[in-house]
Order: sequence, then C-alpha cells, then structure tokens
Amino acid sequence: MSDAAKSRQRYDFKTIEHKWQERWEKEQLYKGVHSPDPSKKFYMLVMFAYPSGDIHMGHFRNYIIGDAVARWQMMQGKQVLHPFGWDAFGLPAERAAIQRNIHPETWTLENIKVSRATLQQSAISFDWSREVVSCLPDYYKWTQWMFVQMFKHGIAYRKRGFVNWCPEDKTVLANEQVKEGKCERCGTLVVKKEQIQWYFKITDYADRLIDDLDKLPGWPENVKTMQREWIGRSHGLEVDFTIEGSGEKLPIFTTRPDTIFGVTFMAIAPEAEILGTLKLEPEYARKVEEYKKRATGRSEIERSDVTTEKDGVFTGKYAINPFNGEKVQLWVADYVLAEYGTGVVMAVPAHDTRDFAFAKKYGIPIKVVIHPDANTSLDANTMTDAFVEYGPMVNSGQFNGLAGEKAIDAVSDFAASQGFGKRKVNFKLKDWSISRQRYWGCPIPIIHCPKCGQVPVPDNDLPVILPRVKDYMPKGRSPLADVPEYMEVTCPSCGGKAERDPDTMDTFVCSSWYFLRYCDPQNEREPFSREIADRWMPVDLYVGGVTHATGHLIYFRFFTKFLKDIGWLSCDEPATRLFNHGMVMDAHGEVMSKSKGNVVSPISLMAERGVDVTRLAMYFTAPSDKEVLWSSESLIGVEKFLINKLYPIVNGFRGTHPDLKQHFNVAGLDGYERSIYVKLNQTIKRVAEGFERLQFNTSIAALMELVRDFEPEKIQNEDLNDYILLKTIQMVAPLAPHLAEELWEMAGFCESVFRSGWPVHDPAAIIGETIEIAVQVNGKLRDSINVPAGS
RNA sequence: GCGAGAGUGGCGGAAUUGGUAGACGCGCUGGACUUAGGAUCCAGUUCCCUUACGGAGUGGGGGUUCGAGUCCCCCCUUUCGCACCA
Repeated sequence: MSDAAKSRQRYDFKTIEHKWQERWEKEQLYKGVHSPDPSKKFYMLVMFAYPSGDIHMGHFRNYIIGDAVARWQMMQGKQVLHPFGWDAFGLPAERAAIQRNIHPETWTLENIKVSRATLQQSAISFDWSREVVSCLPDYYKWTQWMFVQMFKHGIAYRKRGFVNWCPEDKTVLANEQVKEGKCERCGTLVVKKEQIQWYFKITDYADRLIDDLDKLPGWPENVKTMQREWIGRSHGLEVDFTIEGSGEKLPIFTTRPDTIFGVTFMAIAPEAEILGTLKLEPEYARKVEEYKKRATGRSEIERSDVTTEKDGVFTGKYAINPFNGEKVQLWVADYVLAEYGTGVVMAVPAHDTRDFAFAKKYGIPIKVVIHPDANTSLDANTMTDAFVEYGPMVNSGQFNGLAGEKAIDAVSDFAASQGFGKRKVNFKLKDWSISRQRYWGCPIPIIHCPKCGQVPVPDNDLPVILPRVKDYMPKGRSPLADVPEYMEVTCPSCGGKAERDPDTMDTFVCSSWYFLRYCDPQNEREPFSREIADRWMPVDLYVGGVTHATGHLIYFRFFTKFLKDIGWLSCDEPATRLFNHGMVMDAHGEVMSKSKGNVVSPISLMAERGVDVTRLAMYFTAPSDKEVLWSSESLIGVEKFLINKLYPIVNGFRGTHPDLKQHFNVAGLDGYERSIYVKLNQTIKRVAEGFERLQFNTSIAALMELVRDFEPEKIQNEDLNDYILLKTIQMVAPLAPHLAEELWEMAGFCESVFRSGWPVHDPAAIIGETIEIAVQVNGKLRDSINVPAGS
C-alpha cells in the first residue's frame, strides 16, 4: 500500500472531528471572558442568522471566515468574543410558517435547533453560552426597553402619513425594504397608503451618520458611498412663494437658487398636505381630485419610472415669485415627491430636465436665465433639452453675470435679507417607519389611554409578552388587535381603561442592538452593563453580506449613537472594520435556490469530505470578498493537500520540542537548511498577510509551497526540522482546526494548538536575502543585478 | 440617467508600494508504477513561429516612465447600488 493510501486510511475525519469538538467543548476553548482587558480584546462579529431553514452555503462561508479570524486572534493571545444568535422575529419566518400551517414560534424555534446543531458540527468557534434569540422574552424585553427610551427622548413618535404598503403581505414596509418599487420579500408592487405609524427619528442623526463615515477607514468605500447617497444630504435654499390673491405662503426647496428668475410654473405633489388648504375653484377642485386619485393609485414603480411621461393638472391658482413679482401657474404633478423638501417645487424648464419635459407637454413658457458661458447664449425656442450646468446668470436683474457658487450665495443671502428665504439642508433619508401590522414581531410597548394619550409601559412591566394566538393570519391590521386579553389594559398613568398598541416592530429594530446584548447576555436588570459593553465595544471586525449596506448597517450605527447620547455607551460607532463577503453561486454563476434545484448543502459536504476539507475548499477557491462559483472540483486540490501532503508530515517529526518563540540564526545555516528556513519565514509573513486581508486563498497557497519544499531527509538539525513542522501546523490551525489539532497532539503536545501561540517571522531571515532586479533600457532587458532585499 | 467596483492562460485566481506577469490549485498532455486505475508519483502546460534563436502578451486606443497588470486620458464590456430628491 502506498504512503498516500495509508494516510487516507488513517485520516478518519469523523473520528478526529468528534474527538476534538468534544475536547474543545470540555476545555471551553471558545469562551469569551466576562471582563476582558480592553488592550487585548478582539470582538469578532458575524451577522446573526435568520432561522428560515437550515444553514446554507452562504451562512457557511460567512461563519468560517469569521471563525478563521477568531481562531487566529485567539492564537495571537487575544481575548476573543465570538458570539452567535438568531434574528428570530419577522416576515419570512411568519410566511413560511403560514405556508406549512405551523405556528411561527414553533417553526422558528425548531429551525434554530436544527441550525444550531449544524453550526456546532462545523466547529465554528462560537461562544454558545452567549447565544441570543430575539424572539424570546429575555431578549425582546430589552428591545422594548430601547423603544421606550427612544419614546422618552422624542426619537420614537407616531404620525399619520403615506407609507409603503405591501398588498400581499398586508403590512407597511420601511423605505429600505422596498426594492425597485417592489416588496423586498415577496416582489409584489408596493402602493402608497395613508396610515398612522410609529417612526424612529433617524433623520435627527442624518448629519452624524454621514460625517462619521469619515471616521471609519476600516469600512469598504462602496458601503460608505452607498450610505452617503442613501442619506442624501443636499444644501439649498427654502423660499416662500405666495399664492396670488390669498397671499398664503407656498414654501419650496431648491438647490439651484441661481435659476430662480427662470421659474415659469410651480408644481405640487398630489399627496402634499398643503394641497388641501388651497380652496380651489369647484371645477379645478374636481379635476385635481380626479388626478390625485389616479396618481396615488399608480404603483410606485410606474410613478418612479423616469421614462414614463410626466403629467399633471392645473389648479387654477397662481403663485408669485418673490424675486421678481412674476405670476406663474400652479400645477399638481406626480413627479413631485410629497415627502421630500416641502412637497412643492419651483419649476425652471430651461434648466431642469423634468420641468422641461413638463413645460413642453403643456405649452408652458421656457425662460433662459443661465448661459453656458459669457460668450455662448441659449435660445428657449430651439432648445431640445434643459441646460442643467452652472454658468453666468442672465435675465436675473441685479444678479446678472454671477455664476455657480457665487451666484447661489448672492441669491441666498438676498432672500434671507428680505425675509422670504433661508438656507436649508435636506436629506433623502426619511424617518424609519417601524410599526408592522403583523403577528410575528416584538410588541410595541405603548398603551393608548383616552385621557393620558400615549403612555409607555413602565420598565417594571416589561416585557409585554407576545401572546401565543391561534389566528395570526395577516389581515391588514395587526392580528393582536383582535385579542381582547392582550388589548385591554389599565393605563399605567391614571389607572383608567386603556388599550395596547396592537402593532409589532420591524425586525430590523431587534437586529439593531444584538451585538450589545452579546457582551452581557444574562443581565436581567439592564439590556447590558455599560462597563462590560465598553470593554468589548466597538466590534473589531464585522463580517456579513453587502445586502445590508443601506438598511441594517445604518440602523445599527443609529442605535449606537442614540445609546451614546443617552449615556449607555461610550463609543459612537459600533464597528471599526466591516468586511463584506461575496456570495456563493453554483458552478454556472447562478444563485443557488430551491426552485432551481442547484442548492449544494454544506452539511452533506461536511459529512462526505469532512469539515476541514470543505472549509479549506471554500477559503481557497476565491478571496473572501469575491463571489464563489461552487463546484465539487473545488474540493480536489485542497483535499490532496490536506490528506496526501500535510497529514503525513508528522512522520518527519523527530521528537524534539524546540523553543517555538526562538529564531534560528540564519547566518549559521547554509545550503538546504538555510533556504528552507528562509522559505518558512517568508511563508509566515505571507500567511499573516492573507489573514489580515481575509484572503485565505493566498495563505493556503503559501502553505502549499512550504509543504511542497519541505524535505526532512535533507535536514541535519533536528530542532530546525521540528520547528518547521510545528510552525506549519500552527499556521494551518485556524483554517483546518481538527486536523491541525490532531497533528499537534501526534507531535506530542497535550495542550491545544490554539493556546500555543502564533508564528512570528524572523526579519533577519527575509531581509538577509538578495533579490534580482532587472535592468532595462528602452524596454529591453540588458542585465540583471542582485541586491539585498529592502535596499 | 447617476454613483462605485471589476476586466490577467482552457478555468478559479497570484502579483498591497510601478521592477523577470501568470504564484498556488483545477483541467489538459506525456511518462512511471500497475491486471487495471477515475489512486499515486514525475515532467510539461500564456499564445505564435520554431530544431533552435525569436516575437507577441494583463478588454481596446493613446500617454507618463529606464521600466506600466499597477499611474493619467478616451472608449468598450460587465457586476453592484440608487433611481423624478428639485
């Protein structure tokens, strides 16, 4: 029998996995200490999981990335917090439960049980003693506490407004949950609906959420850019136009005050409140009402499609431009957004594409007030599109000749001095709509009292328990509203008869603070101890998918800032480094899905090939931030490496236990011994670089080279021989933990390899070498010289 | 439309700062050992021409430089995000 065949036979991964998983569990290897030393702490966070089924390849990839880093940090002597939990409330779980006719709670807890077992089998180094389940009262008690704090500080409030409504799920959606005008979860077209809703005033934090992105060098640029654009800050001027006749104010917001002399009409959003106050003539009122109905009945996607022709209706009213006293028509048009600015715009067809199209359609005049430059002029009659760039003002009275920023400043200052305008900053970001008319969520801890109004449930009465009801089907209003035992309460303030708020919270509220609960998960008196949280926080590395860029990853920053403001935390950014891993696709680049039948299960892979091989294949196939096109061929190379190359190396062990902290003197080595020692140190460096960048593929490549080049029979120095072997095992450990631990034991160690330290390269061994530099003249290779590296 | 990435062998990908492009792995080709091998080992593998020498080459075109995958300009393709934000 060949050596390779022997080693394959000996490498019984199932036995090895069981053995070490049990041992690690017994030794509590993954336990984050309760009160860490802040200088030695490492908080490794992965996004907690939505328990909608068992673990899939995406989860697996996410968690093994975090695991490699956690183990690596552990070996470097860090006190590592690497917790896990379940984002257990929410729509998808509820929908899946309804389909199967199982109660959402039963369904969710069952999924958690199965998935937890899978994760434990895959030996992700989570500290399970800190597990958090967001649908259990000991967690959501504190989600409710957060809500009450926000209510008390004026951040949580209730208002009537137009909201995104999913007709299929029969619930409100946050802006972040609407993708291309459709419900993110079920793909149904979202419509606007007027409703009373709870909101979080995240807009109070808009400036800080943008500005503090500059304090996050460890975040990927694309995520920061997405957040900046999502929050969408723009500086401009708010100007009061007036309604002709009544003299009522009609405020507008513009970022182009330099075009204000070109206003030829005004446009109001159909949903704008001010529209109702206008006292239109009956014939116009009727037309406007008809138009309103038509516009609001259109789906979001139709309305927001830039290519559909703009339309609107004249109100019969006129507005006066305060700058020149000109009288212009006032229209209603659904290309104007009610929620942005004042819901009314000044329309400048000559210098705005949308206004141009509208004016052309309805024969409204076009007036040029900006020229491209001093020598080029525009003619309104021959223009085919608006001129939207900056240039000198014309036909603008005293402002003629001013351009760009200067023009904007002059116009703004004038408006302010005359009292009909002021500078204003506007955001695209809207307040976060958090109430959901669904059963499976965290109950909103508010009581509505006819006398006292909105009264928060006192801390002592928390949690407000979500009752286990039989009828949890969505019906357009919260199923809890039909549960009298739940709804009917006495007012905590006056003792009179009162009612609970029937809605539940958006799941994203639950997930906005879970990373804090991990710090102190058993605390019964507080959401977490500030002192303990301050020791662990901020998160040192947060690994998850990029899909959360403008949702969760804004929300958790918002919560952190709020908690800092009210004195519950010291940091004001939750995570110093963010890493987005790529998706796992099938071999053809298609998303894996049950309906396509191309799902590969990490569970069966681990059962067939072993956990270490499966992990290594995933690390090696692509750098962590790129997508992986998974095929079973990915397993071949790493399996050969692990079984045929790495596993037998322990045969070369001579039984000495050299001091692992010491370096050999490179000057005292020569020949093969010298070159393999240099190779070892180069490998140590390359492996560490791979870990730092989470590009384990390069770390593994470096290890493959080292093992390939290692030939014990050429080494006389027994200590050196064993030193190389032991360092190699240590470097493999975070990636293939079971095998490394087994080899470590075979080499004669009793204590875990994860407590044995992490190799540090010997700079002398690397700098001492020379490198060859090509000398080129005119692109031709003329010579090459050897110089010491680093010179 | 706007914004941010990405384009390197048959394939996944190396090459943080400009310095011998293609590390490592897959696949493929040839050989060894074998009754056999889809096992293992050895050798080869960017392309073109070739006995050899040589030439071309990192999406395309231009530029900076002794030297460019890497920096600058234009274009093409592609992925992702936002999408009437006045």
